[in-house]
Amino acid sequence: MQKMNSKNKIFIDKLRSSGLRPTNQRVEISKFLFNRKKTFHFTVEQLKNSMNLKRSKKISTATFYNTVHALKSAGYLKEFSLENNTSYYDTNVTSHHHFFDNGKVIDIKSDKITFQKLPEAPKGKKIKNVEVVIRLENNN
Amino acid sequence: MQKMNSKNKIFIDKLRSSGLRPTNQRVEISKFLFNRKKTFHFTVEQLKNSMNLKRSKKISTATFYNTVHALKSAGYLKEFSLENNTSYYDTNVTSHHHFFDNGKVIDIKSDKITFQKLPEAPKGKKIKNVEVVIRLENNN
DNA sequence: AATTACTTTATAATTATTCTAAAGTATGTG
DNA sequence: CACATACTTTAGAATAATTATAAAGTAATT
Repeated sequence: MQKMNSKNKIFIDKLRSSGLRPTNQRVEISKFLFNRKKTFHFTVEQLKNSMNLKRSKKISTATFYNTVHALKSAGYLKEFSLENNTSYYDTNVTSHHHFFDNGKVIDIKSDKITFQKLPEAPKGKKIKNVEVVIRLENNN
Repeated sequence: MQKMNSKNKIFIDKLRSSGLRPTNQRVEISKFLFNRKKTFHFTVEQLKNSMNLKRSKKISTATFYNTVHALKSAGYLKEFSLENNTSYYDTNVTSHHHFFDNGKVIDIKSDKITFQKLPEAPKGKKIKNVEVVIRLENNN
């Protein structure tokens, strides 16, 4: 019994267009992810912990995974990986790049990197996107 | 009791300089990884399967993980991740880039990509390396 | 209101990886 | 070259992230 006020419409729409019924749990997840000024990065575990901390009735792990996957497949989240066997998600789905600094991730706006030369895609393929990772280390 | 012929010296040296005694198992892993014309990509599971297939006495999982980690820490292997929570290793440790095509990885020589513009590292940090991933999709 | 379809949940299963502890092998010292 | 010490290997247990399962709940359709 979702109270379908216009305030939530945008979050509900993301769910619907991801093929998900806008249940209470899902709407809360969608709001938590997208109802903010700045984009951010998270793991499912982090998302679950920060949302469930404030809740008396916890949302289950499976619901977090299902919802995040559907949102990702629909293009509302972008997945990336570091070298620790964990999936990270980014609410910034526009093409952009990253600094990786010992497990910390910092966005780089797309226009901060431009190419002089790029290879062509192999035959029968085309380029979906180009992502740059700049690994940092301490300056000493 | 390693038979220390000059044929294996290069593989043994990689182990030694990774802080590992050149035991039989390790020398075989080192040879399997580095005794080839072309560099290649692998997961520990793939490495284990392909090496153990031909062996009567199997090398244990832990030995594969230990050896790969030491070689990686010493800089003889490069680690990278796809979106499937598995670590991949690359015997090509020179700076280079990748095509990712549905889980398949293809090397791109470093000189095939050049930059017109790159951001500066945040204060107190410096750039360790820059890696580009070009994601491919089918052309239709 | 009844039927059908989709969700949530707790829990089990799976996968990749790391840990542990016992048994094996090598190295160093005298 | 014997013995003590140190490092290795191994099988199996433990852990972490994720996915699968199946029962109970909720929503949508007739």
